[in-house]
Parts: sequence; structure tokens; C-alpha cells
Amino acid sequence: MKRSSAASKSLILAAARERFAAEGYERATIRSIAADAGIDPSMVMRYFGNKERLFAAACEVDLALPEMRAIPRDSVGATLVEAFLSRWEGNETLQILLRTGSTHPSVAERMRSIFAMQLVPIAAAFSGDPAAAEKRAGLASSQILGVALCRFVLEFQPMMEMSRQELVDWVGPTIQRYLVDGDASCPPAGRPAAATGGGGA
Amino acid sequence: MKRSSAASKSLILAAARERFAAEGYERATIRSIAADAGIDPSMVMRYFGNKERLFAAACEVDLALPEMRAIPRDSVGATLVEAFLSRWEGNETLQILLRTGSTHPSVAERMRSIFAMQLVPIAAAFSGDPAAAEKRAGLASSQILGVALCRFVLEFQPMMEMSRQELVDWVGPTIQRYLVDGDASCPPAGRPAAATGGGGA
DNA sequence: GTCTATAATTCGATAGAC
DNA sequence: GTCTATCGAATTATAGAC
Repeated sequence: MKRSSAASKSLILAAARERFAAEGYERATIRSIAADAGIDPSMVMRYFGNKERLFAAACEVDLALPEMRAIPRDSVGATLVEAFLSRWEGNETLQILLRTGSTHPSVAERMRSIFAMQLVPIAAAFSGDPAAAEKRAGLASSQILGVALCRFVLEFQPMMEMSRQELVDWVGPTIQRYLVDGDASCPPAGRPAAATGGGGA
Repeated sequence: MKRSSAASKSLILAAARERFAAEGYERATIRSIAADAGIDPSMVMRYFGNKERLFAAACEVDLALPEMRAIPRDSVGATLVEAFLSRWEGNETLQILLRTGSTHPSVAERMRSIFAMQLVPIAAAFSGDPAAAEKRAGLASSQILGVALCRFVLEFQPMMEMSRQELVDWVGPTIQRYLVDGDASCPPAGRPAAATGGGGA
């Protein structure tokens, strides 16, 4: 059968995204991707040159979040969690990044830049201290990526079963504290957390 | 040169742990591991049978946390963060799990059971509702694993530069809220906490 | 544009000499 | 116990016919 060049490329890309998201870089073979797409493996090479470039093309998706400047200060956390969760579902790209970032240094680099670009400005705008914006963004990233890892990759049952709203309710406040409120604004802040070992009874 | 059987096995295991932790399962080849250990690749097969069994042996480490029954209720979060962080440093096993869990289903399973076994009882003991213990443990796992991912695997600069104490101060309260306090004890979900801004909404 | 055939590597695994 | 040599399978990648 004959297809247009563009149609074949699109089929290959879709299959590649699925395989990379499900199996990571090494286990997703060009042969299996081609088979999924119903196309000869050599076509994959023809269109994308080599596996690395196919992978790059499969990752190349706009991951920008909706404009965040206008959110009320108090709902930054909940809004962000909601935004990220809706991004994750129905978009395999972030799953690819998460599953391959552990072994592919360039993917890790891309992940760093994505989260820095999206969260540092928010932390700088809402929190008092712009000096700690990167630190705050890093902490927020850790919680968001951790949720994604447990829910979509490692498949922790409780994390999979929670509704989106439930997740927003639980981790929204965490992100809120990391990005806008002080680190001493939440629970046990009166007491220096340093007292792990010796603290009062 | 001749070594004792035990010495060779030990050398191989150390090299395997390093490679698996740094490159994941597929990229860490038996050949490279053997080269690191200064031993012939065939010896690896002789001692461990196949790559999968070598991998299993490299992961087989006791990851139990120190006894947690006696911690004061208010320092559960800080104590746990401190305990996990000190576990991560100087112990490649958890890095291996994190880097291979994304592509190795059996590793993901082991990770699930480790975190469930260690955190569910704590959540059940300290939080009011034992029904939500698994959920709470899942949330705590997500934050702890997220920190580990960003700090040790993806190498987010801000997360690498933070001291252990700083991390305890920041994420301790998060774990505390997930595991022992109610979900509405921090800034309540959905509604402003009374602190920061102009009311309502 | 599509496919067949095959080159070129790489890796896990085995057999056997020393 | 250790190493050499090598097999067999899988994979990326290329060349060329239709």
C-alpha cells in the first residue's frame, strides 16, 4: 500500500511515542515500532535517519503550561497540580521523559530545563525571596515528578486510584508551600526541625 | 592471577552495583562490569549464571529503616526524611532501583513493596484513619522518591546543593502532613488558610 | 514510497584448554 | 579458578530492486 510521506511519518511517530513511553529507550526497538505502525523498519530509518533522531522527534512536544500570571496567590499550588495532572494524561511525552531520563543524560537535561523554566518564574513572582526561587522550584519539581513517577510509571496502587481532585487537595498545599509560602508557614514550624534526634519528648 | 572465589564474587558485585546504578539495566553490560572488576566476562557468568541473576544479587540489600515506633508524633516527618536521605548516600541500591524501576517491572514491584511495608504501618499508627493509610503512604512515597529522583538521578542543581538539614526542614513538614496530620491541617484544600491574602474566593 | 536482503555491531552465553 | 575462542541471537543501519 502507498501512503503519503507525511502520513507514514505521523504513524511512525505515534508508535514510537507509545513504545518509548512504555518500555524506555533501549527496549523500544525500531523493529517493534515499525511493526506497530504497520510499516517496514527501513522506512523508519529513511524518515528519521537513526534511532536517536527518531527519539528526539518523539519527545519534541510543546510542554508549556497555560499562562500562570493571573492566578490568585492562594491557589497557585492547586492550579499547578491540576495543570500538570491534566498534562500527564493523554500525553505520552512526559512519560517518555520520566522513563528515559534515568538512563539518557540528554533527557535529564531537558527535564531540568523544562521544570526550571516553568517553575522558577512562578516561585520568583509569588514567594518573597527571589534568591531561593531555584530552590523552591526544585522542591516543587520533586513533588510533582514524584507523583508522576508513582502514579504513571511505578504504578503504586493508591496513587493510581486517587482521583485528580483528591490529588489536588493533598499535594496542592505542598506545592503552595514550596512555591509561595515560607518554609515555616505550615505545621511544625514553630519548632526548629533540627531537633530530630534530641527534641522534646 | 588467582583470587579466592569469594573475593572475585565480591569484586564483581561491587562493579555491577556501580554500573547498574549509573547506567540502568540494559546499558550496563556484563562485559563492562567484568572489565571494571578486572575479571574475565565469563567469570561473571560462572558465578551468577546469567545477567538477570547478577542483577538480582546486586539489588539484594537490606533496606529496612531503623525502628520507628518510638518517634515523637511531631517529628515523624523530619525523622523519616533524615532516615531516607542517610540511606541514599553511600548506598547504591536505591539508586539502582530508581534507575531501573522505570523499565524493569519486577523492580517496580519491589519498590512498591518496600515503600508500602515501611510507610503504611507508620501512617496507620499515627494518622487518625487507618483506612487511608495506604493513600497516605503513597503520597509520602511520592515526595520521598521525587526528592531522590531529582537529587541523585536527574541531578537538579538546586536539589543537589541543598544540605541534608535544609531538605529535612523543607520536606519534613510535607511528610508529616501526609503521614500523620489531616489533609486539612495545612492550608486547607480549596480555601485560603487565613494567612496571606484578602479573604474570600 | 515500499520492501528484501544483508552488512556490521554488540551482547549474552557456552565449551574447553590451561 | 581463570582465560581464549566462539556461537547464536538481536539490533541498528545500508544498498538496491521494484
